[in-house]
Amino acid sequence: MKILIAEDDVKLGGFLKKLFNSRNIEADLIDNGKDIAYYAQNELYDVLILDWMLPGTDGTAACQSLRQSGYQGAIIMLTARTTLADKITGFTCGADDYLVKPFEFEELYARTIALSRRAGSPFKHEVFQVAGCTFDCNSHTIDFKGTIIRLTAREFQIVELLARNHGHVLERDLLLDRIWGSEKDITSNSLDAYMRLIRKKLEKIPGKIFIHNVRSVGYRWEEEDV
Amino acid sequence: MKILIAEDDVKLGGFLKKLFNSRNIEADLIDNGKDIAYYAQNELYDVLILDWMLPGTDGTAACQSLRQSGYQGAIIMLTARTTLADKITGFTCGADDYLVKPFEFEELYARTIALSRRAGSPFKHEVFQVAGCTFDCNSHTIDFKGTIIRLTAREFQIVELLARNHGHVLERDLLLDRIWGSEKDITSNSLDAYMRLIRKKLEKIPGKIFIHNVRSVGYRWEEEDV
DNA sequence: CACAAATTTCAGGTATTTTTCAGCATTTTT
DNA sequence: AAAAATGCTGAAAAATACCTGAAATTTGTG
Repeated sequence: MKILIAEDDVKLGGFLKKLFNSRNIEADLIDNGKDIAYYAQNELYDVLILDWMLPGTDGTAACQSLRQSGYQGAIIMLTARTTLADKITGFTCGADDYLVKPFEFEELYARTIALSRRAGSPFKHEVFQVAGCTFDCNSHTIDFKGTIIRLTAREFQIVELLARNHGHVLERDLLLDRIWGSEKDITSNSLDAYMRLIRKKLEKIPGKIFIHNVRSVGYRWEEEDV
Repeated sequence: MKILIAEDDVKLGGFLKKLFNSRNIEADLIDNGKDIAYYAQNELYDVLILDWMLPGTDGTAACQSLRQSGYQGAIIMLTARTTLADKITGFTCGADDYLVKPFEFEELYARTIALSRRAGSPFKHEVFQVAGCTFDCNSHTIDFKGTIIRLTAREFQIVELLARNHGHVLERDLLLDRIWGSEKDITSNSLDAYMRLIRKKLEKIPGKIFIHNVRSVGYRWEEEDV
């Protein structure tokens, strides 16, 4: 996991960086507002921690312009401002969370973790569970009671999306769009082909069916006995 | 958007519900912890707002058990506890945000919005209820007290139109037009054929008749004992 | 560059859903 | 009472969506 800290108080910044590092979180530190966009676009951060007041461009302005340019990562706003109006401003400029100084590091850490979990960043080294299956996003494997299934990148992408929304039908178009993106023009049949590949691998787990089709709608992940 | 508020202070709960409603957010209100799981599993909420201290099961325990059972919706924890240890506990039991009482509604509202935006799952949870039936527009199923009826796309289209206008007779022409559109030229008998198919499936629910015909006018959805 | 693996397309098959058809039952009109 | 209109029914035909195996293409790697 990697974060960006934009804080002009060098002492506080260094202190935060050190503490995050000690918890195995990489942290880049910058001391002004104008570099935020550059960093955010070139590195994939799980969370941006922005101080409200920064030389160059302040945190709120940076946050707003990032959002306008389509940035979707998680953002926590850090500030001494306590009034309600300020908090509202913080949220409306696109922040996901707002923490008032002085704060304790543990709370910032807890909020950072909570947010990165929720925001689902592309580099999330994570393991999650759905019903009896353990999904490892690093190794692209599913573990069902000791039976390990190795999936390719694409296969895992599809399975992950389905499993994270288990119990709900995901429409064909939604899947196509989420997996391949809107610009790339892919045959709808590719999805069928992948379902075939995935189902075949899942047969390694006998007596269970995971992928269900709802005709003319889409697919749903659900562990069901055959 | 729909939320669930679990708050045993009836006055505060009612107050919050009213305020959320005034911003076009539907809110269900419960005053104890043991019903949370039931509600959360049967209705699809965008955000759960849980008080820490609740009769039955408290908020943290409810939160934890929800997460363990795979619940993925957004959760905000509400509490008077201000110590760091309490906050950490709040986050580690699976909450996405933690707000200390007393708070201002605007901040809760801002955090609710920010969180629902972030948590926003890809599926649209289109579920509605008429009389005893729960209609799931994604999976094309009707749930009557645990009895599940699977309908095809066309069948569901017809049933949905009738059920959403339950108690009113929908004219043949209106149904034909709304289901098949004006351009497609379909035999009026197709509607009869579908009524047959739908009624046959609805027989799975014994002792009830849902679809009534009004001769020379149209059809009406109404739950009636046989 | 060659090789293997992963991704995507293709062409056909199968299953389900949608629609039509032809006949029967019931109600309304003549 | 006969004829006409309306709705119900079961089965068959048509259309659609999905599944499948193999081939073609792309990507990654030494």
